[in-house]
Amino acid sequence: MGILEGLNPQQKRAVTAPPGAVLVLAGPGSGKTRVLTHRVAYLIRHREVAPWHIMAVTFTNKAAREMRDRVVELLGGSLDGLTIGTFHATCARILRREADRWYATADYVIYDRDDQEKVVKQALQRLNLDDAKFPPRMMVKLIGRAKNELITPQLYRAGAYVEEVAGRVYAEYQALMKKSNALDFDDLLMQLVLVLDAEPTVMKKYQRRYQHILVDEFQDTNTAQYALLKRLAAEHGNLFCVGDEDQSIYRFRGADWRNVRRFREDYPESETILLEQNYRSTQIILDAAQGVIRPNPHRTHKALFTERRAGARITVHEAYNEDEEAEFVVNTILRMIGASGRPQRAKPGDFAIMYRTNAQSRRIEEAFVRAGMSYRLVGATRFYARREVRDVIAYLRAVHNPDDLVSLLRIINVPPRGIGAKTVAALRDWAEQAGASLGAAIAGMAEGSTSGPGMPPPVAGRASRAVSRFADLLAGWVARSETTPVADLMDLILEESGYRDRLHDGSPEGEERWDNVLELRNVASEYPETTLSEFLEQVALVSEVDNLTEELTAPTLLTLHAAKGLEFPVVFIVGLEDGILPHRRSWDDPEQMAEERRLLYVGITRAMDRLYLLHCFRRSAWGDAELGRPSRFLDDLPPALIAGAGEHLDRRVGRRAHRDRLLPGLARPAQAERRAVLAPAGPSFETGQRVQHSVFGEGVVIESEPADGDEIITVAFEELGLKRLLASVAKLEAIGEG
DNA sequence: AACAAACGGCTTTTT
DNA sequence: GCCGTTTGTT
Repeated sequence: MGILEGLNPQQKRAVTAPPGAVLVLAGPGSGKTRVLTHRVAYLIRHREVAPWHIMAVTFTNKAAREMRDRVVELLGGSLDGLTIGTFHATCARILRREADRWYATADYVIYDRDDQEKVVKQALQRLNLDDAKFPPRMMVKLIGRAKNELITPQLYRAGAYVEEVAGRVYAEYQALMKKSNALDFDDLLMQLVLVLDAEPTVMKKYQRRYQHILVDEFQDTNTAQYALLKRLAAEHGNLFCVGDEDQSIYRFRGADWRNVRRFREDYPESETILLEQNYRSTQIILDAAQGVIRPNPHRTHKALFTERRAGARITVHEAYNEDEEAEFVVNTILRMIGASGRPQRAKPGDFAIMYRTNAQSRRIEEAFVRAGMSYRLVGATRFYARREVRDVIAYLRAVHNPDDLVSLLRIINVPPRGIGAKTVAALRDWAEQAGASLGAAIAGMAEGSTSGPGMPPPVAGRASRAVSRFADLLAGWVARSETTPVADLMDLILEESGYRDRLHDGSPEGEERWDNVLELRNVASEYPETTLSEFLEQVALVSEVDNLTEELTAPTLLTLHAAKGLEFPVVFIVGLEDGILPHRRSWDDPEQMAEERRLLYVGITRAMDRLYLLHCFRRSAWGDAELGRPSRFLDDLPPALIAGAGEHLDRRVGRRAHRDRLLPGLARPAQAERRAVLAPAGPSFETGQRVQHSVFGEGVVIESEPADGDEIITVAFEELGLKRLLASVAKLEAIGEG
């Protein structure tokens, strides 16, 4: 009976609900995922369902991994055949298995948005359309939107002129994808639905296999995903969906929280269960969150409650600008970590700083660096988006799938090997005429090859020799790719292609890039058994957020989107200004504004004990400073929940007061003052003084300059070289004369 | 063909 | 204020 232990009555009811359609609408921190995992365990243990017959889908790999671990923990032992994974990974695997039913082969590659744009550019070129007039980004967006709605190029109907063009580009794009043996993210879903519809035997096969389907974060499903679920569940109707309409924040990728309503219409017999008890936050934080979300229309009201005490009130703070905002965050963290004597004092890993856009992370990072404090950044300049990483992956893809045009074009002359634009164009024409892919045509030019188009290559002399050399290289890698572990194959490619020497040019940037390449190699060497195909799939479908390590030893910086599903004792949300949150791109669309509100709701409900909401008086955008207007969402916080009431009791007044301040001649009023409060005169350091820093180790003070009532010192550390630190913040200890 | 310098567009959010 | 692309130079 261990499976039902420790569950509250609502949770128990959800876990043990009879098979059939079940909708669990759950508030934040209510143990949603717990209910899902216990349900899986319950089906296996008490309903005697074979693990083989269960499919549980989520949106992130992290959630999937957690779920699997917890099911294993509940039941003990391995659960062979249990399918737990993300929508995309699950679809990718089925498509690979059924590849012969459908246009691609099992070797297909997955294109991300960057690759998609390149394909669109190709398509525009072939259609003689100007890519300045029809921005590839927009085309990608329109194509993606169509795919999320299961609209094929044949079904695509235009309303506006751009869409008419988009329709043609879409058709050409799809033809190119097919030629390249490539699928984009949206294809993974749409193509699978198309296969199921076109092949009744395949449909039957998976309907029989997956007798019970469970979905987490159901509010984030798009039309294609919902269609897939409906098809798989069509025979038995065992569809168990868990979600929270108020946490739907992925509209931009087609998510439609109205699927929750559709579900109720499609399964009128379904049972709806609410989970309203929150196990995470204080009542004050919950009340604040509800204040923010309440104005949204069409919600299923949930009365969130907790058995925790009211807790500390929320701090709303106006900083002068981004730097002061960041400093407020860092200083507050340092204060809370340093506050000795308290029963439980905060640990660095207890803190999270959340923002609307990745661009906002930089100023916060800088403040942490100034303070000599380490931090953990999620996302931002994404590892897999770095040029060198993409280059190496392109090499691997080109080896794996010779038809992958985007990858081939990326590496054909990187590092420079004498195959210029003209040569490439000639080769492409040649391949086109012979009805072969560029990769196949080039392969025909390798030494001793008998394949290739039955025509002489269109290039001669130096260019011809260069292409042949490249073809030989490729052929050599392809020959070894079947039997060589991925990491070794990478070594071979890096060496023989000259890519390693190119990065290793002695410059610090080169070193950094090389480190990134090595990191990618590490990923590969961690799983020596992984095939090239599996490795490439993993690289395409696993995001960095998924790689978040569990043990937290430093404050976490992340976007509000990335924060979903996580919790932290202390949360700072920065940049709460109109134009940022809500983002200015959302102003003209009520649906989008509702989503911005949900985004803030998600952020607030990540906090367990303490919540800080920050906004700036001035914010610089692309260089010049603008005046920030406090976010309209702040108006919806019940004033009684806000600490230091005077300043922010009535936000309307606050906003009017703010407008009154928009007068000329306004010099930085609060800055010096605030520094004085936040940074009381610290110890002062002299040149030559030896110091000890908690993170950087030992060093010698090189320079000291006063700054706004504080002191900026430059220290030469033995290990790390020169660092500039703010004396009041840096936690330096003098250790005798040097 | 390879590099340096100027230019322009851009910021939501992610599988 | 950054990044990638285009343009000009050798």
